[in-house]
Amino acid sequence: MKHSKEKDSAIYIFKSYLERKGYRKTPERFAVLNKIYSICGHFDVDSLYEMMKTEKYAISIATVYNTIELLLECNLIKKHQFGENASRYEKSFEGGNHDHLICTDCGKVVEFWNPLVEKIQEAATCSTQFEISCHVLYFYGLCPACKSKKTDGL
Amino acid sequence: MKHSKEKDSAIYIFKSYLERKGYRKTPERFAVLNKIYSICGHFDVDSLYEMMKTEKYAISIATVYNTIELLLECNLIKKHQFGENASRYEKSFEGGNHDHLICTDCGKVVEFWNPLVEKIQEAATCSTQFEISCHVLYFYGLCPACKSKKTDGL
DNA sequence: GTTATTGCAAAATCTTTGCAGGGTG
DNA sequence: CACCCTGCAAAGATTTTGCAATAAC
Repeated sequence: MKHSKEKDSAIYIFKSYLERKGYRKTPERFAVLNKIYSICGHFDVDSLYEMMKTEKYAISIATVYNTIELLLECNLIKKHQFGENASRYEKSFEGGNHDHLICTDCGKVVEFWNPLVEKIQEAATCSTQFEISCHVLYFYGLCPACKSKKTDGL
Repeated sequence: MKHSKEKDSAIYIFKSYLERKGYRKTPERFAVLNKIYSICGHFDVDSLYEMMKTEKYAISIATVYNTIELLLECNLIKKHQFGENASRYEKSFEGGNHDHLICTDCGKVVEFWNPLVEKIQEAATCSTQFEISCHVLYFYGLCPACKSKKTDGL
């Protein structure tokens, strides 16, 4: 069993959240969190469900959805909708607070990071009085490969 | 009949796009574009469909989806997925190139604008070599009303 | 005249819900 | 031991698809 500081702290946060809200600490909920924090990159509900079923853990899809909802509430995961049917998720602290470029042609997703997003967040907080907890920023366009494919075609 | 420079230019862009791709210029396609460019703010496919049916224009939902796809391809509209079931759309040039704050409690959506987004886009273009055509930036958090509701509750 | 596009309805996909049984606090 | 949570299956919602009829080029 590999130890992960990130995962330990996620479990701690989740536990505190459940206690604070008076929710129950069921094994299913921790199994989902545990699985999610062992996944690198994005995943969707169905693949998470299938992985858990395959490995050993019999859990229902309804409980997976339920737990994902809780994890979103305490900001342990982030929800993405890149334009496909199914929502995709990732742990919140995956590789810093990165954002995404999405190729409108082949669907490829590339990550990047830029500190200016936080400046924008400060400005938005100031002007709207929202209490902002997180953000998503997507740039849509053509990846280098699809870009040259188009140019060649002309 | 009200004239709109914005709408005229959208029609021109759409026409050129259809021609360039060898797609057909059907009345349904222009009816959808026309309707969309008369809507202020966000809309979803179903409400667009209902509006067109109510007003006069008999069109099928399949054709609405088809046309929305084309309008996305030529960047005349933007697709949003704020976390509800249905995707929402808006014309691309609606009130400048604004972004959105979304209340995680009541679902309220507020718009704002910040020029730094373009700086980030330049940097992302530079580092990834994507050819970026548009972006969406969402901040999630509590709106002022929900924020004070929470504080009062404690 | 060809063939892309439309409309309809059925299908597919993802997510939510209702309810009975079981486990947590 | 109260009642929250789970699992199951069915229902809901949104979007896609197949096919015959229609209309654009």
